[in-house]
Amino acid sequence: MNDPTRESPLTTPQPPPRRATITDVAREAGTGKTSISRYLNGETSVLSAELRARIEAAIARLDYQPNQMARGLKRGRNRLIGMLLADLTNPYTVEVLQGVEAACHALGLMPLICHAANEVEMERRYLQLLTTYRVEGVIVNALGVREETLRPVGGGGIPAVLVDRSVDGLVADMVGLDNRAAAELGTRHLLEQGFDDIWFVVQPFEQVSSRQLREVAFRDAMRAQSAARGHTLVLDLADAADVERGLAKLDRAIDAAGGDGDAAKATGAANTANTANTANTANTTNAAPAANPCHPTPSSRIALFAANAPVALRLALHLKARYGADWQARVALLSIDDPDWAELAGITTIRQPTYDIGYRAVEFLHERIEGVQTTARDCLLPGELIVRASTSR
Amino acid sequence: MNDPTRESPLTTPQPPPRRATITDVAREAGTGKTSISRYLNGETSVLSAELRARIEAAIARLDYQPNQMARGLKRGRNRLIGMLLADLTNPYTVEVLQGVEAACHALGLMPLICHAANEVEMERRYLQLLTTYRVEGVIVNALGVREETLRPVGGGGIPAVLVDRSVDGLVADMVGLDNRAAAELGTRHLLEQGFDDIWFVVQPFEQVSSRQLREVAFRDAMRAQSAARGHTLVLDLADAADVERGLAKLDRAIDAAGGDGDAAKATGAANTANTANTANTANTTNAAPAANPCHPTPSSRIALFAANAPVALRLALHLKARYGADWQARVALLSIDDPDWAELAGITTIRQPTYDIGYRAVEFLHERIEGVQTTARDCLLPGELIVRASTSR
DNA sequence: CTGTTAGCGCTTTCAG
DNA sequence: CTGAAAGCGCTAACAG
Repeated sequence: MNDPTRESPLTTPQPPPRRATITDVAREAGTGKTSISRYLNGETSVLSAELRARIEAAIARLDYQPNQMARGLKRGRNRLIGMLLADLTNPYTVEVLQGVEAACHALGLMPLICHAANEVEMERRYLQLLTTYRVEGVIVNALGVREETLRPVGGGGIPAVLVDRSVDGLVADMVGLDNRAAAELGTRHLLEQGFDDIWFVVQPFEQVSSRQLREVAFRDAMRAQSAARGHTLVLDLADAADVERGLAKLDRAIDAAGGDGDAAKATGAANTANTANTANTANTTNAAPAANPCHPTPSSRIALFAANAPVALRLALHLKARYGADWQARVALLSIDDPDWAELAGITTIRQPTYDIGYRAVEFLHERIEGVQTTARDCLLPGELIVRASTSR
Repeated sequence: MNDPTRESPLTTPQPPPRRATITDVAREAGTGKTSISRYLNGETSVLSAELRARIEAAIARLDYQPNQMARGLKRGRNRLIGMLLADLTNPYTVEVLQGVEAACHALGLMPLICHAANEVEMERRYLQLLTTYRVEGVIVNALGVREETLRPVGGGGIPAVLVDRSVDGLVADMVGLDNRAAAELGTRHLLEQGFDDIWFVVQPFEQVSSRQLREVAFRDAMRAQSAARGHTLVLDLADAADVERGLAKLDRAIDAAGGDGDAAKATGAANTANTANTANTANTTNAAPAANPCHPTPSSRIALFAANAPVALRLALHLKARYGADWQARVALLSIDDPDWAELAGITTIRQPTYDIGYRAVEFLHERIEGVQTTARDCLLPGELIVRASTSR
């Protein structure tokens, strides 16, 4: 059932054909390898028109294509760069990739894309593998690298530029969102819209600098507006039980904030949903409003600020399950990252200049590969607030 | 503004350090290169324990890592395979990629991922580039390849396996969704739910076999149920004007199908939305119900069947814009592909076994690389219907 | 302008 | 068991 393999008509077997080599071409053109090499490398001015023509013909006749590996071996550079991705599942990553590809294309580089799938161990292995292929540099959307194989600016190892996140103790070029400004932008927007009870929801900080920066900036921005209350909720999306617990906490806050009187119905829904999952359900049950001194005025307006798209999606799914299709009437949601479904769901977002981030990263790396010796650079690009229904009425 | 580049403290310049070579290791271990090579290749039984120990030590001391390029050059195989992707923006692609990566990992292959971004020209270039790097095989999620560089089973060129779509006149292994079964599954579901006016919406067929297969299967399935009417709408997502036109057509059908009496309001909304765009607006204006003989009974129940996720998203966005948040009360929507937002939007889907598709593709390719000579295989995996609110009530 | 000669880092006969 | 030598396909001096 997992392998409905069918057969279709056969063709005659045939050994893998040997590709023509530079020697073949030389023979075919009645000349030496050197001339071929020169032709290949565009030292065109140094070749008689006649010879050039013969070479051209020979190449065409043999359908010759120079072997990059061999060239790389000799030259010491193979035009390969590594692109280490933490999570391809995050639309952010794919978008950055587009920029990376465009830049590589423009600079004659070939990106070797590696997907660590959020596993530090994979990341380590891939980094290892990349050096084994002698990539000339790496762009790292790091998970938890503390690698010696990477080259701090001016140090040994292989040139690296960081994307989105910096790595503790690794002095390297880095390009990403201006997290502080972005978080401020979002917070201010929420405040301006009159929300006075804001929850910043973020994945475990771990080594991920951007998460930390966003959270700190959020807290700072909240402090400015003393009338409003700010909270931080850490949600480990990889841990169902933890998510459960966190969402329950959120539910309590939302219920406490009050709103239209159908709290009873909502609570009922939550119970059905939760019982199916973990033992933590107990926590969730007492979702009655105002039971907690932390959430005083039943009239406060509550908003959720997701640190990135994966978090936002998780939140939206939960809210919809708990409060129904009309959940946005109950809670506001704003997210950093602007996934394609944000428009459909009508969620306010802060869009990152993803393409530019990727493009810039490659440019930096290219410079380093070419030997640029400047001090480490940080390129912080601004995010753009896209207001949608979820935070405005 | 596009380059807020900042500087940070400097470290002492330093030339890119030479990596240790096999010769270095040999010297360090006081032996010949041959033994090192043997050690590297696990011909462990042929080495005295003593020598092996010395080699181990030397390798560790020098932090030696064999150069894959050089090995590849000598051996004639570099463990690289190409992965040619039509559109990374499509979640389907990313999911397939996960399977590919897992399989590569398991088989000791390294995937070179290339993104053609829906441009046939890019595809051609990348294919060229891949052969230049002497990849041992390619997995192709084709756009419009008619390449001679690819090896038809039993022919010359480089071994290839197709994913999702077959290529005209290229006899090769292929793995993908069982499109016929999937389209039938969807159509039958819609029919069972009582929809009797079904629109299959698909991107231009071009070379993409899966689109064709799905559409044909849809028509066949509709024919079985003579009471219902089936239509096919081709929507070129890359062409705004074409999309406009297609959606207008859809709007007319939907309005004709009738439903709750707020057609006036809906039409108004459509006009506002459209005028901003193209000259084609004229078509859209006369959205009055029953103006068209094709859509007779105002009481018919209409459903949209999207051929894939990108189409579904486009449709959903439009419907929401035109009929408001409650659009699902007006039209049913079902889609092949199960993107993450489907759950949030409550859209019924047919989920493809993407991971398995990717995994299987690599397995096929690996077999070909290892010289398997069987006739071309088709591996058609079944889709799974996931019923959500959009088609049930 | 053009060809000869060494290797790049590694594997692989083929003799010790 | 171990090592010397000959290349893999290509580039880069270094002569002609």
